[in-house]
Amino acid sequence: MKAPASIDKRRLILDAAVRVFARQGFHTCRVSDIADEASVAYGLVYHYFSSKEEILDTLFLERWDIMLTAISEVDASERTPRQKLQAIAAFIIDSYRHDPELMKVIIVEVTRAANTFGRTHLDTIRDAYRQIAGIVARAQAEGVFRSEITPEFAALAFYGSIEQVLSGWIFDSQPIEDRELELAKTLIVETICRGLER
Amino acid sequence: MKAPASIDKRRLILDAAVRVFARQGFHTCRVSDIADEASVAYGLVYHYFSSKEEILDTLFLERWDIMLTAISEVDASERTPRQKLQAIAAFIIDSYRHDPELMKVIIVEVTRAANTFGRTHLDTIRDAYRQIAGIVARAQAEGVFRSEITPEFAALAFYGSIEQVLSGWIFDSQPIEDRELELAKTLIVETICRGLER
Amino acid sequence: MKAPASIDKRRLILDAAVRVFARQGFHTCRVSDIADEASVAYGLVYHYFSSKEEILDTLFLERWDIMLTAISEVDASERTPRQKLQAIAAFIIDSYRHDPELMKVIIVEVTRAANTFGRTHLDTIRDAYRQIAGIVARAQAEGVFRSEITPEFAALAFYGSIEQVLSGWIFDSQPIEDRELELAKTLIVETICRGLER
Amino acid sequence: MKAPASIDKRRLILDAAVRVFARQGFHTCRVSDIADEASVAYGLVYHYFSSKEEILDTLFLERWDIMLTAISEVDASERTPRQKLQAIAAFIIDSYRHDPELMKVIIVEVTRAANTFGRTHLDTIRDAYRQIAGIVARAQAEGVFRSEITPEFAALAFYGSIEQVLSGWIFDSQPIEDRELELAKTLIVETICRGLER
DNA sequence: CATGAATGAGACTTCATTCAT
DNA sequence: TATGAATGAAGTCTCATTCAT
Repeated sequence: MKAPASIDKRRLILDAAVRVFARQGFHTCRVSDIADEASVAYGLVYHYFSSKEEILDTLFLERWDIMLTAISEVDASERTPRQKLQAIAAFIIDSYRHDPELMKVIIVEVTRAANTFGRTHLDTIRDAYRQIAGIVARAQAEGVFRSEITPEFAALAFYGSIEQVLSGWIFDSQPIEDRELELAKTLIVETICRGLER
Repeated sequence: MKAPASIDKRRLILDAAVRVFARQGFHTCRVSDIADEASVAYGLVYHYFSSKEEILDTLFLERWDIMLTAISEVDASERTPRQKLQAIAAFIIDSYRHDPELMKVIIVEVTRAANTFGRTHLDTIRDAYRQIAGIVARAQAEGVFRSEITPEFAALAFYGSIEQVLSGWIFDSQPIEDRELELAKTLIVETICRGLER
Repeated sequence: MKAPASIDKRRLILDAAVRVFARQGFHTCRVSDIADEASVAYGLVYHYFSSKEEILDTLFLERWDIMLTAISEVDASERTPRQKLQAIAAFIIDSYRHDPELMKVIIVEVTRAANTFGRTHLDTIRDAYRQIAGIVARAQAEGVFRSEITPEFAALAFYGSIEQVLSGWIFDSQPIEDRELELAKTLIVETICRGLER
Repeated sequence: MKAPASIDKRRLILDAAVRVFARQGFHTCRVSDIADEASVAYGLVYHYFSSKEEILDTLFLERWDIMLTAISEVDASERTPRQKLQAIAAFIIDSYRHDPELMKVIIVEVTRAANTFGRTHLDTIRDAYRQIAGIVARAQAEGVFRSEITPEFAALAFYGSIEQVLSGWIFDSQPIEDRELELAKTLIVETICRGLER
């Protein structure tokens, strides 16, 4: 039941693309850079993907789906609103810990690229904000969160804080210590949830 | 005794570049698009700027300097920490109200572009975070803000929330109403400062 | 088991470049002229060469190496000094007979272009002068040539005479007859060697 | 009887052009480089000359006329053929001593540039060869030079030797000593005339 | 599946020349 | 005369994509 070799090549290319996009940026890199990084022939990239864009699309959608699923599961679980937001922050930060290059690509080239991919995947990206807003809205309905702040705004502030912190790490030249990553999970919730709670 | 605005071609080009970068993105637009938008000859762009990059650099530095100055002045003024942060948020949001295209360009092409201009201007960008962190640090020293959250983290969360909200507007196809802009100023402070205060 | 000549596009481009450089000059021709002359796509030129300059470099070095080798072999052979110089003059003139366009390019664009390629390949060019000077020096040591004239000067005069004659042909609009080429071989030696011999 | 200032500007531009052409080469330099070197405004160059080419044409023709006149005078004087050739060689070498940059420009950009200016001024250039050939022909008629070598060939060999020696100096990074220049005058005649004389 | 040579549109940039002042 | 801003044609080089093998 092993996957055929050909699927490995496809994966090889995707993984190489992550490294190349992270290092050089989507616009600045060439398709041949990806092929070189993957140690495959130039043309093979086009066997598996119809364009350079499709590679990035694939990377983004793969990862974003996982995150949306994770948020859904968190939302469906038995937790207080603060615990839910804490779990979501933890998931995103752990995603960064697990594959910082992939997160860099997704943030820099997609979620923060208003002109190009950001526009294409706008609705998919907003699905995440909507889910977070839903958590806030329900917390307000339950009287746990105060109602002065709109759920949509709260979601943006929450997600924006996390992404900004990740961006700081992404920009940093030296690797981030695990301790700092763990700390961030707490600080975000301390900062944002406290502002939301009654 | 300066030349009238109508023939200040350099300014004309800069303003045209804002519109073109906002509409098409820096990487996707051509220098000829800028020249066309400014109604000047192709070569004149290169008479005033050595490259397409230099145009963006100029736009960014012009604006960022204004913001850094504004933050400094706010910090030097007689206000409570919360009022200071409120004023900074208000300044940034008013900047967006005054010239949404310019803010779009700066956010999308510079402060959120980790690979290209973000890296170039990294230190200049961080000057803003540092100043905000300074405000927080002093508020903590005075005992107005609690010390659990590091000033650096607080600055990132604060600035990140604002930028995320602006990004939401940037992405939106319909223009944002003034009422929503005003509301945002309050909400940010309500959300973040409340989390920071004792 | 090499690819047949008909599909050796790299050679095709080099040969086309000779014709184009000879006809229009290096600075005046466009890369597209070379591609057209070779009947290949524009981009293929850049697939094989990194720049227009590299094409000329390649042409020059290919040919100059052959000449340096020829001079070495002549020098190593059993001949009188006059016969050696005669053989070298004959080699250069035969090179012109065999491929006048290539010789034109090398002389006009490289060996006589003090500002551009001449400077780049200065040392390689001088290798030829040095070898000729060596022949003269040894002839002087043997007492066959007189010592009033320095070997370096003799080499320049010898090579300069030949190149000037070739230049005359290059400038000429009508093709040069074989008889004249043969005559030149003799005349150069008659003129220069007689001046050198005791 | 002073020349008006305007003529000085024209001369200023010509002299600056010599330095710029010598340093950067005709094709590689910009008209603005000449204006900068002359410390005049960009457009003034076009007030005095209709194109960049015309500047070079002017420089060449000015100098070449002087040389043709000098050769004529030498030819008309009372000297032996060897003395005449000696005087011509001396004149050319003294020209180099007096203004090496101008000679560099004329040699590199005109007399040795078969594709561009060389072709334009071909006939003017050949006037010099023709005059020299005339001297040789008359020496042969007088029985002083032997007749095996055609006068045209002799002229090319003579002039080519000189120009090659000058080229060597032009290429050299360090300045040439006067002693070497004087020596060259003798060596050329020793080498070439001895080959021509009975 | 796999290769990499081949294609060609398109971008940036340069710079000779013009022209209004 | 003198200035230098303004013009725009033209060239080099890049690189996504195609295709024959």
